[in-house]
Amino acid sequence: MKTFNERVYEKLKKVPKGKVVTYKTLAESVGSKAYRAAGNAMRDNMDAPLIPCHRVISNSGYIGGFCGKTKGKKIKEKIELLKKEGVVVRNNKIDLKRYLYRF
DNA sequence: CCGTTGACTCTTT
DNA sequence: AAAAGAGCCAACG
Repeated sequence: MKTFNERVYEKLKKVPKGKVVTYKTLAESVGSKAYRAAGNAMRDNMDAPLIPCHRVISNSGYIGGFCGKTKGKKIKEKIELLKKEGVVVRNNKIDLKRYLYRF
């Protein structure tokens, strides 16, 4: 039995470019409502480059604090990258209704 | 087994 | 609209 976060990783990898997913959707996709556990998996992020953590956002559309150990403010740069992928970011927020990917 | 933690979400103030 | 509190789940010690 793989751990919860393993499943989350798989789902996350399934997310195409230009799309984003909320922790909620992600957790529910794996069959659980452990929104926090999903985030926990990202925080550990053992699959760092393999997992597009920057595509995972909060349900409010605001970027969490993924990558960079949450200490640096490089989050902005991630947003820039996201915009490059095709996601329109306004004021550090993402339009969930437009770019929220559903499994 | 119990208690703490965490990159969350929802409801109320 | 923004802030605070309560709730839920999984992993770790």
